[in-house]
Amino acid sequence: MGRWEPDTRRRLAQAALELFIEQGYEATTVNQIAERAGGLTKTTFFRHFPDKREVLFAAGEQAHGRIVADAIAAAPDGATPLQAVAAALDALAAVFTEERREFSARLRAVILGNSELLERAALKRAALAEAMADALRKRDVPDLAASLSADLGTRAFYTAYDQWADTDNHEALVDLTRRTLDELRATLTTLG
Amino acid sequence: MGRWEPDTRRRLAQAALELFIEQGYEATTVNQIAERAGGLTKTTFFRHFPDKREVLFAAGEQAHGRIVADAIAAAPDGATPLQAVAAALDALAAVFTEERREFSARLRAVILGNSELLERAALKRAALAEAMADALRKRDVPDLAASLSADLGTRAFYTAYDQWADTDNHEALVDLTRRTLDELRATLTTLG
DNA sequence: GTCTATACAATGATAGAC
DNA sequence: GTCTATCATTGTATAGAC
Repeated sequence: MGRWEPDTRRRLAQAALELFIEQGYEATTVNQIAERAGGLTKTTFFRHFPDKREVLFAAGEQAHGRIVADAIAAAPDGATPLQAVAAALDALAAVFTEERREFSARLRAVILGNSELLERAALKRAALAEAMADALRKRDVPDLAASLSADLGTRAFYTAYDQWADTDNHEALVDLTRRTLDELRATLTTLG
Repeated sequence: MGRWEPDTRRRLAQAALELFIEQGYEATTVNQIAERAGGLTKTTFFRHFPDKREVLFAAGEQAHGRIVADAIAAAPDGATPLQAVAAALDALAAVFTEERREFSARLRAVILGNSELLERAALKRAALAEAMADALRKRDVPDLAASLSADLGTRAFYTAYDQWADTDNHEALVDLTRRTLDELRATLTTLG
């Protein structure tokens, strides 16, 4: 892995987001992205990203699955499933600092405007839930309880994320996710 | 809508599934599908299906979102959110009769073997949950409770569906979904 | 008015050179 | 690691056939 690979990757991701905002996702070709990233070609683009969509999701994003899995594994032995999930959401939300909010908002707007991107987003979301459920099962949480806790945590995270990225309040994502998770937990008893 | 349209559509869907099983999804071209469906060309294929993936999901499938939305709207006034969801799952599961089990199993195997198809499946699943949540909100169920009930119902349905399509027991899907939903409800109190 | 053929653009794979 | 070049396939647009 050469010294400049990360920079090329970053330039490609930035050029892509710019062009998607200016022209729309579909109207932008991979060649245009590569060109704007510094006279590159689509060959180079596809060396860094497996497909055109992934440039948006891999952008600032580490392996979110790893983050939640590690946090759940590191939760104290006596922690309940939802306490382990809460630790996972704390770790994940910590990635999205205030300085990334503007970027996240723009990214989200692009994704919401294109059905192909919504599809990829749905898969990422399912993968996040699956990572949480797997980590919980490794703590000997029964199958259904693990899946359900993971669904709850995923719902809490994205509900909070949408508010965080969409509004002008500056509340930290960590606080939003915690409050949302608490609200969801309270809601559990009202479902009948 | 011409008299023969449904038959062309059905032949295309059947040819597609056959070829995907024989050769794999990626190794099969749209032209091959059209050819096997009776000397057609890809133009005709794309008249019936918006893209190559959709031929698998639109196949036997009506609008599942409509089914669950109607069932939830038709639930009695006093029904709790989870009772309304239970009615939705009954209606949806009724579509999958025993004679469709073999077909569903083959379909599922093809989908599990390809990441593009998994992506589409994730979107369909999210759309189903969203349809349930929307229908619940129209019954004045609060936002978070509606989303959560829908997540629970979706989890119940797919957990049951996977068992139904994957095993040799002949239990009806309706019974499997009901039992799974009950188990999930019982699990709620164990999450901490 | 439904269906089909031809032409075309863009994604993504592959092979070879620097 | 990047570039050129070529290729197959998906998916669209347009115009025509039954």
